[in-house]
Amino acid sequence: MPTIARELAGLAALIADPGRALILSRLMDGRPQTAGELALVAGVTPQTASWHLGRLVQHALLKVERRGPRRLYRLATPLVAQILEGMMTVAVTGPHATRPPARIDAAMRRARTCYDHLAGELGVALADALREREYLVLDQEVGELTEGGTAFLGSFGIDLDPSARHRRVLCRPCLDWSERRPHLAGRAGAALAELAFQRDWIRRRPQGRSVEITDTGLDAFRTLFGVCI
Amino acid sequence: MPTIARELAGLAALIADPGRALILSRLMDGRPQTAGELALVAGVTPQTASWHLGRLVQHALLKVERRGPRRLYRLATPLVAQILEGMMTVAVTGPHATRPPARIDAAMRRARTCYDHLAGELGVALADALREREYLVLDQEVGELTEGGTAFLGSFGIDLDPSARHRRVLCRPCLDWSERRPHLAGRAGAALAELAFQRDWIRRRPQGRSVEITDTGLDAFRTLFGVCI
DNA sequence: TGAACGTTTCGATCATGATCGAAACGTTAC
DNA sequence: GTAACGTTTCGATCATGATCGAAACGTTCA
Repeated sequence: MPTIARELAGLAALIADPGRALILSRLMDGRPQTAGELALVAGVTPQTASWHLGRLVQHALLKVERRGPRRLYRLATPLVAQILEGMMTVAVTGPHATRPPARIDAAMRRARTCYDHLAGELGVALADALREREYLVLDQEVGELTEGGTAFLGSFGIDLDPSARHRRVLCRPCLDWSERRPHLAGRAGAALAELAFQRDWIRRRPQGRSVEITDTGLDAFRTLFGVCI
Repeated sequence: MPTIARELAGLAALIADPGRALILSRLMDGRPQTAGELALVAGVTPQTASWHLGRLVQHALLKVERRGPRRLYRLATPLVAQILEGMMTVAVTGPHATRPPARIDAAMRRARTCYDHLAGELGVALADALREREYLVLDQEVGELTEGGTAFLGSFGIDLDPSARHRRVLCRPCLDWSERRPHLAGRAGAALAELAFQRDWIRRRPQGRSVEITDTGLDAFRTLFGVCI
C-alpha cells in the first residue's frame, strides 16, 4: 500500500549492489563511459555489467547513447548525482562510532570531481579561502557569492550571468563526504573547476574520479587563492 | 579499493529491504515509534523487526532511546531525513517513462509531514501562495524569506530569529517527490507546520505520515493564504 | 558480403540475507 | 520476590537475484 516505500526500496536495491555502486561512483565525474570500461571498473564480466547497466537505464538512473559500435553510459540527471553524493555523505558520517573513520582512498580524499565541480581537501580548502576573503557565504544548506566574489571570479575570465533564467543555481553548497564540510557547487563551482582544468592546475587521472594537482596548480592555489595544500 | 562505493552500497542495501524502507518512511515524520509499532508498519514479526532495527541503529540511521520497558526509535539526524526524501524524489521521478506515474497513496499525495514541515499538494500550494505574494523566493535549490514574508509569519506569532547562529537554516526548498516541485523547509517550514497543528488546521492520522486537513484548515488556508485545495 | 569487435540475451548455478519459531532477556508493577 | 509485558537473541529454513559460459545480435570496416 505505501507504494512510496516500495519505490524507495527499489531505488536503494539498485544502488545496493557493489558492482552497480562502483559503476555509479565512477560515473559521478560526469564523463560518459563505455560498457566495457564500466565492466572493468565493476570487476565483472561484460555480460554481467551489461545486465547491471540495463537495470540502471531502465530505472532512469543512467542514460545511454550509441556511439558507433559501442555504447556510452552517463548519469541520467544532475539530480541523480546530487543524491548519490548525499548518500555518500550519510554512508561515511553514519557509522563513525562503529568502525574506524572509514579509510577512503587517499587520492579521492585529496582532490576529486563531484559531478562538475571540485571536492575533497582541495574543494573544501578553496571554499574556505573564498569565504575567508568574503567572496562567498556558504553554510551547510545555502550559499551566496558576494559582489567581491563575482568580481574575483571575473578577473579569471569567469562570467557568471546572475539572472535567474538558468535552470541551475549560481551557487550552492555541497556537503563533502570525505571532509564532512561543504564545498562550492552550482554554476560557480563548475566554472571554477573548468578554469582549473583549462589552466592545467589539475588533471584527471586515467581512471577514477580523483584528480592530480600539478605543480603549477599548487603554486596557483597558493598565490591566487591563499590555499596551501 | 574504492571503499566509498562499498560504503554507498552498504547504505543502499540497508534501505533496500522493503521492511526497513517501510520503517524509515514511517519515521520520516519525525515522531519516535516503538519497536512493536514499527513491526506492524513493516508487516513482520517483532523479532524480525528487531533485527532490522538493530541494523539501522548500528549503521547510525536510527537512534534508540529506552522509555520504560519499551524502546523508542527515531531517525538519527535531519540529514538522514533529507537524504531519504531526496531518494524518494529520484525514485518517483525516475522510471516515469517505464511505469505509469507510480500511483502514490492519495492521502500522502494530498498532505503529509516531511520530517518537520509540510509536503504534498498542501505543502507545495502553500509555498506557491507565499511566492505569489512575494513573501518568499524559492527555486529548486535555494530559498529566501522576504521582509514581507517575515512580517507575515510574524503576524501569526511566528518569530524567526534571522541570525545565523542556528545550526538549521531559516529557509530552504525541499523537492516534493509527489508534486515534483519544491515546498518550504528549514526553520520557517517547521514553524509553519507547527502553527497549522496548533491551530487545528491539520491533524496527524493515527498511522502513516499523511495528515488530514480539517474544515477549519480548509477555511484558514483559503482566507489567510489564498490557497484553495 | 563477410569478418571483427563490442555488446546483449539466455540458461543454469550459487550465495547472501530475510524470515519466523522458540526461548531468553530486561524492565515494570504488584 | 514473582508475574507480565515488550523486546531481543539464537537457530534453521527458504527465496531472491548476482554471476558466468555460451551464443546471438548489431554495427563498422574491408
